[in-house]
Amino acid sequence: MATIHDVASAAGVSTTTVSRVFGQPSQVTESTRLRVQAAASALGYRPNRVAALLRSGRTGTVGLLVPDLENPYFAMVTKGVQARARESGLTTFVVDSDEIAEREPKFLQLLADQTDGVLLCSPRALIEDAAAAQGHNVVLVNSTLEGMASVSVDYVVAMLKTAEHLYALGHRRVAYVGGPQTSWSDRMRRNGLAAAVNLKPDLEIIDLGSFVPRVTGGAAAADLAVASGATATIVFNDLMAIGLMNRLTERGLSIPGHMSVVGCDDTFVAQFAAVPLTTFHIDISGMGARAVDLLNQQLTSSGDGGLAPGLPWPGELVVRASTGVAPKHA
Amino acid sequence: MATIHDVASAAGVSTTTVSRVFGQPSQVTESTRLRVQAAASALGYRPNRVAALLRSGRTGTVGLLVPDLENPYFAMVTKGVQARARESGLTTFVVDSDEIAEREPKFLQLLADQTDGVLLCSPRALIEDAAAAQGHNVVLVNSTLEGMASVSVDYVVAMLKTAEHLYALGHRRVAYVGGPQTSWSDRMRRNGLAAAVNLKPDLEIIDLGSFVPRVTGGAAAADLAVASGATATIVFNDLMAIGLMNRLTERGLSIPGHMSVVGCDDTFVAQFAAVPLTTFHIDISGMGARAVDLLNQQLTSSGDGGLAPGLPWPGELVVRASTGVAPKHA
DNA sequence: GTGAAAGCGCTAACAA
DNA sequence: TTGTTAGCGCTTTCAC
Repeated sequence: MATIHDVASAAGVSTTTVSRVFGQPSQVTESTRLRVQAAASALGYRPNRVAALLRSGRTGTVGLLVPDLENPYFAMVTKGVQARARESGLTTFVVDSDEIAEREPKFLQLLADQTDGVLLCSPRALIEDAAAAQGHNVVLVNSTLEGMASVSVDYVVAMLKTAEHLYALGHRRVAYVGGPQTSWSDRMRRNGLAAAVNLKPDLEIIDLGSFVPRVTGGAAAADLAVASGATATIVFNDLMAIGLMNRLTERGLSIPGHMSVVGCDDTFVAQFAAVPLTTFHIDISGMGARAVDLLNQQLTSSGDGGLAPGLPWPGELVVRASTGVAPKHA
Repeated sequence: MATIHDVASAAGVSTTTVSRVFGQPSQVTESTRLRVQAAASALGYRPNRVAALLRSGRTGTVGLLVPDLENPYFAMVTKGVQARARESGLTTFVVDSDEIAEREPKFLQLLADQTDGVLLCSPRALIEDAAAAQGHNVVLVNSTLEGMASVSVDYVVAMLKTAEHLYALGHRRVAYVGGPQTSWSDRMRRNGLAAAVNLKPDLEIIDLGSFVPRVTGGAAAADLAVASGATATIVFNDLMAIGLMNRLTERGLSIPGHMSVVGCDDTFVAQFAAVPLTTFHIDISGMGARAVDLLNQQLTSSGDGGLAPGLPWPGELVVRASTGVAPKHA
């Protein structure tokens, strides 16, 4: 591999000039620039990123910590982060905690040590504990913490909209299948449901508890939902909603005839479920991209805080076949 | 951040010794090691990876190019790669081509320039063209090319097993819904089906053509499958199989009553489809891990070729509810 | 607008 | 076993 020296001597200039041609082209005369560029491409020169980084003290990477890449939600976040980071010349280092909260602090530490900043997505561990983030650039995705940059959806509003929709269909007894107990977004959803009950006193929310945020978790909750006497069930995410619907179908119950079901996030699975799922749509990869922007801002503004809190990331309820009018006999 | 010099002077040793304590601890006396470690932790010292890499001429990263992270298959490959790479002290840089073949050479080039080696997973572009890989460490996943290391499933056997299963159920007219035209694994599947016909001359395979390897692609193929008069359909992957099944259900056809359906890969969606899907199971993340091992081997053996070709990555047919006895009237 | 000089933090020879 | 000596390839002052 040709180095900056080879190019410099081939073009008859100093290494500094070559460096500038690639870094601040505006500071170099057009004629010299062209000469250097010609020499560079003739030699197949490509700047050595590592050397540049050593000098500038940065790593050129951002870390992304997600609970589970197999979950389409996090896959989309990753796509969004990855694409935007690449545009900014940053490399994304993804780490997947396999939904094991205990791993998070360790992984966060690891990432923080090796990157310029990390995006912490839907942490399952209590982030307050994460002293790992000490003095590091961290942006939260789907979570918030005083004094830390974040992008997140307003799940309170999401649940209000959802509850409103079900109420309009005549549902009065609605079950909620929760996600990870320590999840910020689950807490917000619960707050939203509580707010909905405040607004409509004859609405009743039956909390079925916390379940694993995968298909199996939803399946596990299905029978509880039926037993609760609810005519509609709101589920933490689409994957779980699908598990729940499958189990209901297995028991010979129809959707939405016997039970209306609502998911959350509108991952691709929602659209293509056996019964297309009503769910709260989010531009997930856009949110990932936004998180990178926030991090970049933080990196650029040399840590003097002062981040605009930012509006909640938008979303909207998408009504599909899985929700319908409440059965009379309920 | 403390540097190696700070630690060295604090511990009263040379920087080399400090370096060795972290790199080759065995070459340092226990007493000095302890002293250095104490000084290091007291100062909160952590080795600067970038500097180490500059010196050793490596980047400490591996690139992974996949067609679509949203596809659970590639998400699993990524998980496997990522986990094993981390174990080897390597950072994984994932790039997603969004199933756009034209992007692959560019991305491959980009990755090759910034990493120690790249894992090229299920390339959609013709890899022969990929001069980008010139002189670079590349390991193919789900594809093969003369003289290049690779891990791949024997899809010929996979299709033979699948065809055998359907044949035993009485199916004689079987449709095949293909994936990307330029995909190696699609070519292998077709070869396997041809081989199956050779073995059972009264078996007929109807090639329905190539479809987008997503849920929508399968849905698009469903009506063709029905029109073909086939009693069973083999689909390129699970996602597409689900799309196909959904469309069949929508048309009031039962699975497997009217049509048996087989997917491929056994991603998590197969198990949880409305009708659990018969599919060819692969330890996908294990395959990703194996690819990293091969790459590591290549990096270590300083490029003197001589890679053991390796056995095909194993897999097995998992029979679930989506396949059944062929209808009599066929 | 351009160049000379001085390292960024670390590790790989080579010596002792 | 430990230390000394040279850089890895680049960018960044600071001159000119």
